[in-house]
Amino acid sequence: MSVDDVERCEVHEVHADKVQRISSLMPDEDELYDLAELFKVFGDSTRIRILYALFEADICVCDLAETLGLTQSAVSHQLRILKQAKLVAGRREGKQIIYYLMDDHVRTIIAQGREHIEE
Amino acid sequence: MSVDDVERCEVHEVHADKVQRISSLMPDEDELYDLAELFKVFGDSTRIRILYALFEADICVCDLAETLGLTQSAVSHQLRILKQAKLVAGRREGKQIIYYLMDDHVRTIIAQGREHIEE
DNA sequence: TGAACATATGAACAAATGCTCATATGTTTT
DNA sequence: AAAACATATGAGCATTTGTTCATATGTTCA
Repeated sequence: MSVDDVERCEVHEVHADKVQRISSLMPDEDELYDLAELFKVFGDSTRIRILYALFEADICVCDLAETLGLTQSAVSHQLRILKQAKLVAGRREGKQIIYYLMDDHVRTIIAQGREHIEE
Repeated sequence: MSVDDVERCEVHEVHADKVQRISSLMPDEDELYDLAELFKVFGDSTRIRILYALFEADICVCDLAETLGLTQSAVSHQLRILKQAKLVAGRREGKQIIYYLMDDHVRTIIAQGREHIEE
């Protein structure tokens, strides 16, 4: 990389080589969008609390509502979002639907987030 | 746990033992909030793209704008959010400010998210 | 079958979010 | 010092998001 490149940064002829290399390494637009959608799901403290609860036990909607001090409706709406993201799933047991974590990426992701914060 | 507990789920006397155990294991309200705030930062495809770019190289604002096809202003606003979350930082080099990743939790978190999606 | 219970969902509304435009701050060069 | 360049930031606006309220769906029990 020449000295000129380092010093100059204009709107139309930027560090063209760098820009192009990075562009070529970018994942598909779709994948980036899906990733952002996934993290959006983690980006709400109600949903984080639901996930934490599910770390400890499988649990029905109304126990979740009681535990978190929320409306049944609010919990149900959030569970829907968590389900769509394939982070949780529910199995019916009689009248109730028991929710549970679908996989352990959830734990890893939250653990990493927690590590990042404690710095 | 008695059979009664399993079958009954009323709003005021739920599976009290379970509810209380889980409540007692919940992290502080503050920590949950901070975690959600952190993931909110990952929950936008523009910011994800910025992070991906920074995986490849330290880079100035206007190259980022060029790479991602965005306004300088838009990029700057997003960098501000990434900085506040301590995911990126910038060092001045002459007129430019070169941004870089602050730590590798970012890579791990995104890698885990990517794994979750590819299922 | 009808009543009671458990969960899901649509509409509505307030709050949060991301972008644009205009402009401010800070650095280098002449 | 003035002009040019690079980045930051505030205000405004359209869109998204989370909750509540009302109601629908689905299951069990008498």
